[in-house]
Amino acid sequence: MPYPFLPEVARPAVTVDMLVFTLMEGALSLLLIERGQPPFLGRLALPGGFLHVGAGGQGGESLDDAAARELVEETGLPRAQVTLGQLGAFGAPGRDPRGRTITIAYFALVPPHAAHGVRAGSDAANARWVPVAGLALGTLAFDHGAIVAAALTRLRHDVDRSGSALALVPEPFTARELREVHEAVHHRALDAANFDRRLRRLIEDGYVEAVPERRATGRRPARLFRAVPAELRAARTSARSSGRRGRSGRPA
Amino acid sequence: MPYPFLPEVARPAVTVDMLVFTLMEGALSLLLIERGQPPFLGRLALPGGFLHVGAGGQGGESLDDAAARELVEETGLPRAQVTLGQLGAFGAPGRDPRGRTITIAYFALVPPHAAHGVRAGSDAANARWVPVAGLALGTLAFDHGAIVAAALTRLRHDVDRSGSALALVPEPFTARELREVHEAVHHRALDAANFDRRLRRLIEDGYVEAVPERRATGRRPARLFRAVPAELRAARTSARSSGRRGRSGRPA
DNA sequence: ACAAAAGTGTTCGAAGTACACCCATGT
DNA sequence: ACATGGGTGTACTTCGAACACTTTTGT
Repeated sequence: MPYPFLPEVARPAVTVDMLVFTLMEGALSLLLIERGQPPFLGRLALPGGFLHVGAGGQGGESLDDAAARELVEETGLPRAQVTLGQLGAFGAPGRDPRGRTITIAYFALVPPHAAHGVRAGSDAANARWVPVAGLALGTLAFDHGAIVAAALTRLRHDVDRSGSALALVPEPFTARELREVHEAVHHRALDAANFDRRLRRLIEDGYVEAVPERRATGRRPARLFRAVPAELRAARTSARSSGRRGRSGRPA
Repeated sequence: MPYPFLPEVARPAVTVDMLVFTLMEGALSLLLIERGQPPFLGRLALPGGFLHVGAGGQGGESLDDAAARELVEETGLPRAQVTLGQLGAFGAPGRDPRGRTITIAYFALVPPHAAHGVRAGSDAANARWVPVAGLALGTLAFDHGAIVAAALTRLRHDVDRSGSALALVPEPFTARELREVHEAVHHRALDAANFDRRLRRLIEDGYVEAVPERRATGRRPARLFRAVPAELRAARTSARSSGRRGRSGRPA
């Protein structure tokens, strides 16, 4: 080997923990498992597992791949249906009484139609969806309460600024359904008329497109929409993102 | 020990890398070191080091503490003068040819008057400030180019949304100085008049307060301002954050 | 006096919020 | 026919951008 070896210092165990969010009956919900062994026996915890490190210090999986693998192991959901993102690293000494661990937390946004397909994974026999409203964060195992709190802050931000809400709706969706995602995440009602205008802006900006069909939903059928994949978005953005900002003309 | 031990799986080495930003002569600059050993001998790299893990798998330092320690070791700057925040974890296999490592990246914002006080640390004999404009990210060691790119995106966002710009100005500052921070981070000129209005809003919102003195700066002396510490902010926020949003009244 | 920088005012458009109201459809 | 939810319009507000303008100082 042409390089010096890495120094022989003590290493922490590294895990990946998953914050799997979905909407269950209109409520923002999180996938939690009930621990079957100590420590924190019987408490709710985030699903997760150890990062796979290749033998001999090489190879293994990336952090993103580890998160995707955990997702599949814990839920059986295909990666393509789920939006993944890194939340951050948590590594205070004492967070795991068994020894020094640091965890990389990932959030996963699961559209509701896919959420019903979760099957309990091998090491998550007691996985269940828990509504985050009324979840007592202090009762979670390890430091998972703090991690969930950070994830909720981030999720609320992302749903507003980026199009994360689109990862939590079924695939054609009505304006009402998308609005209900925002309402669930922020836990407050939004004005339907104003939200429709926001949706129109998403269409102008190329994040969403209308599909011609309508869906019969009780009374008047609702228009249907579909998220535009990021790959296609670049090609269509020209109309609005250029030549719209700035002043158009000013009288003397 | 009442608990089962942690499983005996291979562990990656865990490091903390620092993105130390400041303004040098009006240009957003990053503290980089020139590597003195292979791999990447002679290339520029982020300062950083191994996370300290206590003996016997317990104790040691938190991630935040590790970042603060690295900051002091590499720069000699007191923690109190520097704003620290976690950027995220990077851990692709192959990022370090010596073996599997993951790094937790932290950014540190150093006000310019403190930046001149950096002294080269023991293992960073070749530390230097490098302007980020014109920095060839591809030439950095390891995956540090990607980390810097992520940090710049984050920094630009934080300077706009949160008050991160205040961490990059000297301690009383003029409107011009704060504007120059924004201009350096975004690398484009901003309208002074509009920026002054933004500063007025920061004052109303309690993030900044005026100090009575003025500073002679060539021509007309400029007003001076000071950032309000977060602890004091809560007590004064009432005026604007309540009772200002929402409509005030509407004719029939 | 004059240049340079500090600082104010004005206008336009984008977008958030609150609410009135029309429209289309299944029962 | 009519209740229900889909969808549009309107008024008020905040905020960013562009830029003309006045004020204050050192030389």
